[in-house]
Amino acid sequence: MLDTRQKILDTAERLFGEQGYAATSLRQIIGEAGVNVASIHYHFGSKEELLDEVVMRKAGPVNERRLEILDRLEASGGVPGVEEVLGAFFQPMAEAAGQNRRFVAMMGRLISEGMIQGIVQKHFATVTARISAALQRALPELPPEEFMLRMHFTIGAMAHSVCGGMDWTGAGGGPADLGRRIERLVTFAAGGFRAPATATTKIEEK
Amino acid sequence: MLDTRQKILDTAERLFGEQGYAATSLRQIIGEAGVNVASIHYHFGSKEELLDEVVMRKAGPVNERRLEILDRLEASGGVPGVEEVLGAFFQPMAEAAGQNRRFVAMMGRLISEGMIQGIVQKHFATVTARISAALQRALPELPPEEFMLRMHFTIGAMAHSVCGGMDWTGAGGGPADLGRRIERLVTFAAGGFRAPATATTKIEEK
DNA sequence: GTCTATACTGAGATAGAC
DNA sequence: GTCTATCTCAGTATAGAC
Repeated sequence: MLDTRQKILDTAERLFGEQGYAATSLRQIIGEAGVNVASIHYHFGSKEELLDEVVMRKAGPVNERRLEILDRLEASGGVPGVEEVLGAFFQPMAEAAGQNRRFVAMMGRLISEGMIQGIVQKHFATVTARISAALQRALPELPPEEFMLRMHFTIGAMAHSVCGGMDWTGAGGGPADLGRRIERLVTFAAGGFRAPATATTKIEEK
Repeated sequence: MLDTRQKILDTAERLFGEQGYAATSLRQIIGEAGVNVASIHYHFGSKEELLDEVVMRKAGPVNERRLEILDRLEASGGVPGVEEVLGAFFQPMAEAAGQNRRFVAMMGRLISEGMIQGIVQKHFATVTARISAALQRALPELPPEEFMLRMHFTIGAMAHSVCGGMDWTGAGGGPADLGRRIERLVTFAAGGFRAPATATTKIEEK
């Protein structure tokens, strides 16, 4: 059946999002999808290649949307602001979260698990390059090294808040407002990017 | 030998930091430590309990140092600023990173892997409560819900930047300047915490 | 009290029958 | 294309040697 592939992809997406990649066994996937053990290896080759397909099936449209928004921002003349550029990156994720929570949660989990390096380098290259360039134009005074560091912080904040992450405060926002959380992240990250770069504070003494 | 325990703990700390918790097998640990398979279960009970001991052995002093700095800040009169409170949390980590990179890298990895929830709730409760309270005093205008969200972002940024994380820009700072990266995180997070809370920007149209 | 040998279950992967 | 059987290696449990 052609359904087999789809059933595997759908089930894997759900389980990876709920439990993470490492914690989800192929046997659980095939069990809930109602297919045979070997069919995953027949259709995808390995657990990691299955992950690759699961990610790509949904990430493609999100990345296209990101480029679209960036195009529009840059076409409208002038240099897009920090919030606008960050929004071009995160807003499509928030929209995707509205339609399909599971996928966004899965992406956050996977980034946290470090299971995505290869996939990202393969398919996200265009988007990340465009976003980085636009952000640096919006923040011309920020040294490139500091810029990259802050980009790193931002991705970490996203990955951690989008998946369950550790419930630091014991109260953290419920799963319902995932899209809203991503919007708030834009505000937070923009504030972080605007912080003065040179102030390497000595905190020790008051 | 009493050495067995120590050898297991040291080897586990190193391997968990280098490869992550899930990717490190007990058989690899016992192999490199030169002890028997069952000795881990004899001394620790399970892989997860071994992790718990590895973390606690080093996190205890770091947490004490955090409370010490907080005490000093609050004793010196006046309300400590955002950078000072964040510094009280992150500076001891940076110091620990200077003495023992592996431990800090391991903590970041574990938070990212979501392997630490239980451990944190057990042993970090005092520190997290104190830090949260101090930060909210420094930011009286920030709604508690927004505050918690931003705390979440900050932890994510830390976890992601402290371990290898995903190399977003293709250049990200090398492992050598771990302590410095943590210092920069204070600046970034402080900027994020100070961002206006209400501005839920609509990014869509310009 | 410590450590060793060994066995059990379940994981991902593969070869080959149908 | 699909399924069965099987391989290797993981984490875990236990019986017993020193």
